[in-house]
Amino acid sequence: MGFAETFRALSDPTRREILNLLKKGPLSAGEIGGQFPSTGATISHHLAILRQAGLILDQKQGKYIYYSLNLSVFEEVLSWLKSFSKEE
Amino acid sequence: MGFAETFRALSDPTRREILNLLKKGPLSAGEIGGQFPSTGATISHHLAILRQAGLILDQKQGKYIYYSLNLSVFEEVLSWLKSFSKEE
DNA sequence: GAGATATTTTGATAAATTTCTAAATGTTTT
DNA sequence: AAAACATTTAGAAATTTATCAAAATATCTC
Repeated sequence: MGFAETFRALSDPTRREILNLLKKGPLSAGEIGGQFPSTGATISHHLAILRQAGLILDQKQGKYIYYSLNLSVFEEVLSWLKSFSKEE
Repeated sequence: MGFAETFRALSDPTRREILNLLKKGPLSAGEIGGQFPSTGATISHHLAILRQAGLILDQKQGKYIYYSLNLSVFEEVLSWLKSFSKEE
């Protein structure tokens, strides 16, 4: 639960695309998986990595699990990066 | 030369610490290596990854190679992240 | 409760990463 | 030009990662 985990999660293109999809709002694992050629198991694995990195949240609703962005962690990464570019 | 390479570079704690050291100004490979327990070869490898990711620049000066931050790439990553947190 | 659906977990394999030691390259100094 | 210094490159071992197929778990529907 540090920057290592978060940056590693962000380093995969499929995972970044998942985050992009979630910009529009929460989606179930199946809805996310439907957008990619990979198997459901693979997408589930990517979701687990994003969740462990703190980038997404999950909420079970009956048969489905809905995933959404966890903006607070994005803010933390943003702060870290800002300390480089300009002052602050 | 994409976000994948850059985020993967940022995922290593030693590499993030190298970037922190370079905040204060350019340093030679040896000066950087002196701050870590790893061998010079290992640090050289980390520097190569940071360079390939676009996060640092290198300038040869005689016997030494000086490394410095490449702020423009930090800005690009910052922009990508900003598209998540707030407006725009 | 049986069957269908949604998702994760397990087990396996191939590819990538980290780190080291040793060797190579290039530059300075004597 | 030889020796010393700074750094990288090559080769190898241990670890981690991405992916799939198959099995497991949980929930819904009939």
